[in-house]
Amino acid sequence: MHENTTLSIIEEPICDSGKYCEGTMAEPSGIGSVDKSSAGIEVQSSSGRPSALVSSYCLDNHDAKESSNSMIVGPPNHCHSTLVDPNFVENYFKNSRLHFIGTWRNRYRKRFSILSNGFKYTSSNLHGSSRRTTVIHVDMDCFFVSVIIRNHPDLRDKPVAVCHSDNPRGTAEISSANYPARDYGVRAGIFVRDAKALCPHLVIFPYDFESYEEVADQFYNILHKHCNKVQAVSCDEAFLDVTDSEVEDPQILASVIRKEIFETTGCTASAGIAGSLLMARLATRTAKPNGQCYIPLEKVDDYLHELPIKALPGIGHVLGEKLKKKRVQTCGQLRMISKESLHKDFGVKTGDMLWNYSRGVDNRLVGVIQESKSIGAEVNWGVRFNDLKDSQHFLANLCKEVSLRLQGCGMQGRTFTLKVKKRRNDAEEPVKYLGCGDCENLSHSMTVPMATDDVDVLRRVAAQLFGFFHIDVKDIRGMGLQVSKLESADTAKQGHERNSIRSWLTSVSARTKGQCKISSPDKEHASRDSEKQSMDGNPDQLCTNSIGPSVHMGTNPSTGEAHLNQDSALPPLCDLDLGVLESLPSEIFSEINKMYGGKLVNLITKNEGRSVNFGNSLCMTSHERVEGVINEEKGPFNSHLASVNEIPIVNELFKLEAEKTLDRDIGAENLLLKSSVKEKIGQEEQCRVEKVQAEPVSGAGSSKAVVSISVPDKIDLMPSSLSQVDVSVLQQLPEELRVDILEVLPAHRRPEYVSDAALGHLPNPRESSRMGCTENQTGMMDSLSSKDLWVGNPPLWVEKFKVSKFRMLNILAEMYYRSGSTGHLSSILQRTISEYRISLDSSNDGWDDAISCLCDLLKQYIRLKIETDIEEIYVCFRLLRRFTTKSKFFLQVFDIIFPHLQASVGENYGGIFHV
DNA sequence: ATCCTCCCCTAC
DNA sequence: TAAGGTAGGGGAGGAT
Ligand SMILES: Nc1ccn([C@H]2C[C@H](O)[C@@H](COP(=O)(O)OP(=O)(O)OP(=O)(O)O)O2)c(=O)n1
Ligand SMILES: [Mg+2]
Ligand SMILES: [Mg+2]
Repeated sequence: MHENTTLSIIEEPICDSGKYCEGTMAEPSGIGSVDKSSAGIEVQSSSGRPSALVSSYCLDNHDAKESSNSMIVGPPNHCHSTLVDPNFVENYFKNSRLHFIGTWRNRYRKRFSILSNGFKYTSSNLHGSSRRTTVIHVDMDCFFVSVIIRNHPDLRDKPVAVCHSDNPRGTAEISSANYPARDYGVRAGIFVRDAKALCPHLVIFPYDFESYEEVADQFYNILHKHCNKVQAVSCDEAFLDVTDSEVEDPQILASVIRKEIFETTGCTASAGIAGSLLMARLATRTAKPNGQCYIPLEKVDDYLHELPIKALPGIGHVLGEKLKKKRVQTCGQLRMISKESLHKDFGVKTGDMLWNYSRGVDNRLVGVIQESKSIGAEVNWGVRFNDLKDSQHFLANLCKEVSLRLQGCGMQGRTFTLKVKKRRNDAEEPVKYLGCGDCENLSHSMTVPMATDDVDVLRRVAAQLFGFFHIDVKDIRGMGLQVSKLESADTAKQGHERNSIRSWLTSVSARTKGQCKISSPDKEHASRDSEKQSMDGNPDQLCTNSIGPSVHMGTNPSTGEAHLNQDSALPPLCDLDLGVLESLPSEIFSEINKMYGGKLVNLITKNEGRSVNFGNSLCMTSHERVEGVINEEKGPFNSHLASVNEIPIVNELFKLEAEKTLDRDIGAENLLLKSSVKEKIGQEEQCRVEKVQAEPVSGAGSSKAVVSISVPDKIDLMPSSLSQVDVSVLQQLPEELRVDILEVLPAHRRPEYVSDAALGHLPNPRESSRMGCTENQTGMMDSLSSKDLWVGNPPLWVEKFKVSKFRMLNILAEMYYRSGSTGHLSSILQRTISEYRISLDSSNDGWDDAISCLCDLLKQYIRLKIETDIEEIYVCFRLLRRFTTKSKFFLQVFDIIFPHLQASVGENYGGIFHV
């Protein structure tokens, strides 16, 4: 296999079957003298040894001189475990090679993010171009070893490996072995003692992570220089899409790149060239070490036929064994199995992957690194606890680590997963020193409503999750914390500023800011059609999808069919944004519809369930909007427009409220939200509800009249600040109502921005009576601060804003709006709002009634949702807390959840407990 | 059909 | 002594 040392440019692609390799390039000065022919033979001959992985040496745990003593004292000595080092987590990660290669990707992201400008996915095939893609895969040879023996030319032909320990009886793992060492059977992952047994002269070097990082940077600098479509795989490995390269012959390009890598880094690399990621990677395997290999399309079948399936990327030990049991060892044999059968045995995706790969089919495209979907840290070595304190300490440090990583990536997350490795009942002390041995892997996860990267939050959540396990800490052999449902911290902040109730209440001095943001040029560009999108609070979808037939960078080999026919040039149906479609001018719509063979009409009518007027694009009301955008990536751009739509509603409500005081004859029906707010938004799509302060409320005869429809220039859509609205209207309110509002707004809690001067300060005669400020009556309440209600620190406004009824209505309205006018929460809110308004209308104090009504509804709702939708319940509770005192609130909460605490002590206990 | 949770598998 | 991490894909099974 490896008789490929000649380094001349030979363009002969593949020899006959069995020997496809080629080290075909101009000799990179100096090297190339590695004797590979003997290597190949050696590999064969040494493979008959007993497996090095199955250790039969039993003395190993007590080989140290003092071991007999330590054995008496307790468990085998753990002088490097978590029990000993209070900074274990930190120190551990400093020395872990797997941590190094595992976190490299994120470092690369930071360092090279600028370079990936412009290119997201490879574009070949997308425009019907019949040009075949060409992919080069480059991988450094025995990377860690190469880097270190650059300065030891004498060792180049000697067996060398990188490992923490040189102890011939140790269980440290080999990280990388050079090719002479591999001839002895030394591989990455085996214990040193086994490596030494296989090859007593094996030279061991310690790690030098800094140098690996340096060389990796040089490596990628070179790749980026020669190709603008680089897909990073790892610190020593990448794919290049060279379909459109200036260099005609990809083999020449590969050799140029390899030469430059060698000259720059002093380390050799190998390359595979083929028509797909799969074949290029396989070619690299053949080419190694220090060679390159081209597999043209017509040789793919032959190449694969005899190839052991274990060599396919994606087939590891488990799949390999499963297939072996079915007497499938080669790709040729794998091809004999029907797709249906593969689906049945391995699932659809995995089955497709097997089917495709065995035929050399791989339609993944070269693409940039994706945005990360999760961030986490785990430790499964050296983890030993004696008591709860130990584990808590460790967990706290783990949280710190994860928090720092989140912050390092500028990310925040909502879902937290705690993983625990639990020693199996029958498992003794692991063979590997301080290893985790044979473990059960357990995990619990929890989703909180607000994305966070805050250590304290993480610690609280993690502590909660830890409680779910009910595990004896002495059995714990490893722990990990993972965070998913990530949002960019910037976006999260923006969301905080513009999107949430919270922001809405805190956005005080946003007058100038608000207008600037809206008038940003890209928004103007997005124009009318995007405005509807903004109702979803997700205008970004428009951008994402309108880029064109964006194909997500494939890590999914099983989507193997597309890309060749015409459909492939179009985004899949499910990725289409219905909102956009419906907003299109009818001619364009029908044009696109034709491209999709008429399926669009079905799609839309199905989702809409109502007649749709494609012609004027004004057909969607907000509650009918379809959540039909499958691509729900948040992206950094969304939320700009979200608040545009909140504001009119708020104003609307506000006006209704104001009117009510002017015109007591307005019936309850008229005060319901449904007709006015939603329909207006739907029908008058590009029009807007004008800022309330621009419209003298006193001039309003009816709610219709208050709302002036203006030209659809959205630039000044946004009222500059809600507080302004409040104040200006408040000032025009009848004294009676203003007193009523201010009464429930204790002076010290009044929003700072509502200055007494502006409102004309009114004394607060019955400050505590209505809101019932009789807290702290039970000891239980004392132990719970308002902070406990929040996953993070309570937002400022919790402290400074004591809600008024009037505010409450606005909040309810916003909630209602947010709930999308569908589902149970929405109907609860709607009823609450209307009943509250009715009760106000009948001009007695309907407050308590409204509250108890809401509580009843909440109880029903919670019973309905408690198993599944903790977040919505969380929202309900927060809502509830807005307009009751602390003590009443807790009583209600207990009342609501106690039946559930008793009834379901199962998995969801944690969820509701957290709420 | 689609989502979610709790896993397992894979690659470097 | 040694530093068995990280992250994505995906499947099973349950809920909706
Ligand atoms: N089980 C493993 C696998 C890899 N690595 C590290 C050391 C390797 O040098 C580096 C790159 O991994 P490769 O799979 O590319 O292996 P090498 O580069 O060492 O050898 P090859 O020539 O086969 O690419 O990752 C490791 O520490 N442990
Ligand atoms: Mg390598
Ligand atoms: Mg590699």
